[in-house]
Amino acid sequence: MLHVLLHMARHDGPMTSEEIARMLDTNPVVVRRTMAGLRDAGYVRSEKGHGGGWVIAADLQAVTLLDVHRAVGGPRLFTIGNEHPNASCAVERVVNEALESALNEAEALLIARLGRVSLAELARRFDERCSITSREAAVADRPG
Amino acid sequence: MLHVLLHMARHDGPMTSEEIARMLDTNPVVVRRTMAGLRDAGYVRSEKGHGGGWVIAADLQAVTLLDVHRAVGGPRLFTIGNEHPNASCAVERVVNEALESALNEAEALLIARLGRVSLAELARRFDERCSITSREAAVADRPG
DNA sequence: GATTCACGATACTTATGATGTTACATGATT
DNA sequence: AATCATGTAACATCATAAGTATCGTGAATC
Repeated sequence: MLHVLLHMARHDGPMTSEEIARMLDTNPVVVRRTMAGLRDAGYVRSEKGHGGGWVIAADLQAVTLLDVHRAVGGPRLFTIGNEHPNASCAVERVVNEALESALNEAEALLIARLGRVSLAELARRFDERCSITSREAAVADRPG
Repeated sequence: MLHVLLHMARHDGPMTSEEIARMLDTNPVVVRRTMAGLRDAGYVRSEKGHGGGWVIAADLQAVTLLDVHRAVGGPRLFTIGNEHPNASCAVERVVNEALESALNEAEALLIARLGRVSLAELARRFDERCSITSREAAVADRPG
């Protein structure tokens, strides 16, 4: 989805679900399902009818990777976690506490990291890379 | 499984898959499947026949939560990750790099944390808690 | 204003993986 | 020999995600 958002930011005019689906090698309905979260969060807008489709609706500077992750409906970050949050077994409680502590710490770090990089930042990195690539291409093309 | 290992450490003699299954509210075959990883890693041993079952086969001090996690076959820690590791799309590559960087950092932290606490440490915490609990119980029982 | 286009939403199907189940073989103890 | 317990394979079930089909609604075009 991040992929899509950045493309949309560069795209002139709306992108249809079908275009996006082709891009992601999936189908339009799945795209709409996933984008619904972004729409509800106000990050994109969708227009019906001729010339309709999806457009960015927020300042790229203000939207972070964390925001996108949450909007897209992925509150869960880890594959492991307490299966029995308040177990009756004292042994299990000790285990749970140990795991929780480690997981919480890692989660906090990850959230901090994701919350620190905005879509605008990614777009900037992309531009930077492109300019470098094209400069290298120019050098390579230069007759020697 | 951590749960099981700690119980085993306290248990006198082998525990059968059936006992363990009851404990985890599952069935014996699933237990054997999962324990197989721990057996291959040398953390537990299994004996057949009468009086057989599972016993701890390693120094609790030497086995960490990370070891257990790996032995049990869970190399994957995060729910998110690069679906297209080397994408042809430059936009996607930028996105992937940003995510990878954040994920790697969080993973390193989590691994470090899990690798730092041994089963012996958990057992110690459990004992500590028990002694506190029983002391409180004794206080509560005291005739006033 | 009829047609076409695009999303919105629902229901249904398919695919995948984890888990549960059955069955049988093997080795160890009694 | 009988019993107990694991090892393994094959199969069934369940849950979730992904894909599909269909219809409704609003917007632009002719």
